[in-house]
Amino acid sequence: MKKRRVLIFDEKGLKAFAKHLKTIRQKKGFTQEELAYQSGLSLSQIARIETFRINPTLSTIFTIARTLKVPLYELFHFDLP
Amino acid sequence: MKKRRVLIFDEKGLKAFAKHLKTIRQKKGFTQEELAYQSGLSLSQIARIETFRINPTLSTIFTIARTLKVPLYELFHFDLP
DNA sequence: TAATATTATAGCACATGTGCTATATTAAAA
DNA sequence: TTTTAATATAGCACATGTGCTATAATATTA
Repeated sequence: MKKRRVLIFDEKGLKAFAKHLKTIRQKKGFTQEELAYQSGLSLSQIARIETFRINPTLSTIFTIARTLKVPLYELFHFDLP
Repeated sequence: MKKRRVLIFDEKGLKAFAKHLKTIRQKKGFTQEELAYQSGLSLSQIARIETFRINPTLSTIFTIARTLKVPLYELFHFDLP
């Protein structure tokens, strides 16, 4: 009987992050499409992040932060459940 | 001729994050092993992150932050190159 | 309303993150 | 030094992130 490997998918943390990101993106006046285009990321990826259906990598988030011109400490300034 | 898909690997950003994380871990008095054990992550994963050989996911970082009891905005309080 | 813009879903292929295990390298202590 | 603790590296299997393309659903505006 083999032990099943389980990867982390932090639903609550990702959801909190998603909401915060969406708020900031809108405050900065970006549509998902504009953010995608200017960052070089795909639109589907932006949407997947904001609907917390995936667990994005740091590089992806760094790229978004640069495009939105928001410092990381602000992008991560929300309460982790 | 098919266009080659290239994923992002933000070497400089990941390196800056890695250094900052290592500093905080040590300041909190954790060895990699302790951090791995208490967080439930694998030791190899902790090492790979600190040597910026991988591009970790948000869930992994959230788990580390909780274990170290460090707020996200502090874990991400460094300058993104 | 209808037309348009924006956001959300879906499926495929490929790249890679992660756990696991083992070993090697480096640092610290005796 | 030698021993021991701490980090780093390696390879495999499996899960999943990402780009791409297309379509659906929802919100906004005319």
